[in-house]
Amino acid sequence: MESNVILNKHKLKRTSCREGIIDVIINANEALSDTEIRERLTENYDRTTFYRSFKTLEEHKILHKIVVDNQLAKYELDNSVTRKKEHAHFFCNTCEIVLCLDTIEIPQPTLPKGCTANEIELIVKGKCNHCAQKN
Amino acid sequence: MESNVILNKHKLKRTSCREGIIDVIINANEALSDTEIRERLTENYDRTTFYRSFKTLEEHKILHKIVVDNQLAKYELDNSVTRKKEHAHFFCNTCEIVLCLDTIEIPQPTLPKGCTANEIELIVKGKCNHCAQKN
DNA sequence: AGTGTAAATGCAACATTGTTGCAAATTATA
DNA sequence: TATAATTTGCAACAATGTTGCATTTACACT
Repeated sequence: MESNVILNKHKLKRTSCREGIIDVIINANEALSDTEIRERLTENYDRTTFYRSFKTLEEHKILHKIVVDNQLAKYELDNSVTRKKEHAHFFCNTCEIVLCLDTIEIPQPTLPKGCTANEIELIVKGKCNHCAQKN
Repeated sequence: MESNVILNKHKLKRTSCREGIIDVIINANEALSDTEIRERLTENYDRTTFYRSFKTLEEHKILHKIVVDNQLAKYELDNSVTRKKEHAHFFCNTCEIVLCLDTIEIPQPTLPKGCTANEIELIVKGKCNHCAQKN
């Protein structure tokens, strides 16, 4: 899975900022916030450029947003890109890492009459292994 | 359940801004964003005052934050205040209303070794009854 | 009820974060 | 390599939240 292949597949121009963002996410084994992604980029891009590239990748569903707290969204490659199925996430309140939880079955919701669902977010918040041991 | 009783119980001064915020939430039958709450206040308070009162209520766990999307948090009275149990939420992507879903069983998570959980957020996103009919 | 003290308020100034318009640079296609 | 379309970086702006400080308010104690 390479950034240029992904961009081509979505008919997006291969710019270094876009490739950089995708590469950072591929190389991380955790979901990252936009700030974290920006910090890990090797080149420095203007705020505007970064936001715009980021937005483009989100709009084309290359990035998938997981909201763990207000003001703190983390991103992973979209399920449509990785072919993974819907899964829950674990969020460490201390170090703010986000991990995928493939073990939890996401329940089929019973909704109020007339409501339709197209997405479910299941987020477990607590302390990760590492932070739990610190006390 | 009255705002002044709630404030007294938490040893907080009963200021009109705090009472106003609590009253707005009590009288609403949906979770509200901070902006929505502010709009429904009868008196007009300085931005600063509102933010500070709001923060105080959150810190004392009188308000409970439900994050449905980055930049859009809605609030309801905390479970410790209402004595309701943990429940899922439904978020309408169109009108952005947030409803409680008492019908869904929240699954017991199996976590990676050493991780501990203290909170679970289950958010179902889709279209509410009202917005689904509009098309 | 009147008074003292701690806390809350409102204002001004500031910080942060994201957005828009536009000229210059870069990408992809012929 | 030339061309067209898109992307970039800059400057200016908008929105939102924060801090310090003087004034006002809440409430506990006479």
